[in-house]
Amino acid sequence: MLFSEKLIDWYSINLRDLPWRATQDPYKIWLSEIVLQQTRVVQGMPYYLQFLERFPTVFDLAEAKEDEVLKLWQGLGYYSRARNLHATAQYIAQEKNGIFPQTAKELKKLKGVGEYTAHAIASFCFREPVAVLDGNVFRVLSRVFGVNDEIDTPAGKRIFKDLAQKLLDSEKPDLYNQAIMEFGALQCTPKAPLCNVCPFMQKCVAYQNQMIGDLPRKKKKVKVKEEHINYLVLVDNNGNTFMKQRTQKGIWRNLFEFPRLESEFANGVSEGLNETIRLKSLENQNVELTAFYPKPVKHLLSHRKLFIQFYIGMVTDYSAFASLSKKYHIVQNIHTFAVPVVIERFIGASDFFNS
DNA sequence: AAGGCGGGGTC
DNA sequence: GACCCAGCCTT
Repeated sequence: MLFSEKLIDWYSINLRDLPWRATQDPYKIWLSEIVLQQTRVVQGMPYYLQFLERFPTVFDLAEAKEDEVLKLWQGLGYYSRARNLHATAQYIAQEKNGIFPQTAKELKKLKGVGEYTAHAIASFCFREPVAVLDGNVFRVLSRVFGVNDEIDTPAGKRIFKDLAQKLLDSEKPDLYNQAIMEFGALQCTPKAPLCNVCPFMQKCVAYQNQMIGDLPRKKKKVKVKEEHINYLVLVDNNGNTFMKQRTQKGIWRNLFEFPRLESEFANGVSEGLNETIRLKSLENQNVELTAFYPKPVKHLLSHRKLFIQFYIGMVTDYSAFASLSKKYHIVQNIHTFAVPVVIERFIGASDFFNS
């Protein structure tokens, strides 16, 4: 029995009922694939449903402001996905009359659509015989066929790409691609795979050689950089505060944040300072700042370890902060702005913005 | 070829 | 703490 046949048999019994599997609409498939990049199904699901509810068609998404798209994306991470999603929606709506490309080659030209996503859309929507290659597929192929090439190098990727394409059922590329990813997600999991009930138990090279824990192989390990951030939260009794959009390239681009003490005052506060301080240089207002948390919040990202403290300064008259007002928005309803999760949690924990 | 880019789950 | 998740983009 062919690998693809056995795989599809397994899938027909074990598949999950996921909303994007009930359609071949390129808009919905495309949306689901962008949402699910480097994201677990359970985490992406509510975002997918909310985006479809707010933006039923690509035209609705195209007409929205990017800020609203980012707000709806808030908490999902990798925010370039949201910016590219919006840009591509505008391109499809305005330049292509709302019609998505129908081949993998053309799909890949869209912003935010790489080889994986192009193959996924092309196979699911148009049955083009192109194999997907994602984290699940790398894992399944490396184990079943004993491929120990590194999955994060161009040379290794080429090996897997060729093998994946060779195994693909060209008559049912949609079903096959769904099946192999589902198999990786539910059966051939990274830790504690269900080998004792696996249909490939007999032929699986990794299982027969007790190499399950060694495959797939990877080369690089991400380096985690530490960073200390001190936010200046000047707030009045009505919950007004200063914020600025991060327009530079890099982390949290186009999201909003509070002024950073370091950027406003050369001699700001020391890292993790935990006491009441006075900043007499602050527009001559002599505002008293108090650390909100007893110690800085640790916020972990894949590539960074952030230590963040929020300094609260109660003010009565915003008009007194002239120079700050030039660089920062006076935010009256903070809940409408897209912010990083660590700031959202602070907002929820404080009383200043939840009257 | 290497590094940047989020946040959350699991062991 | 280490690894992973329906990856993509820039340098």
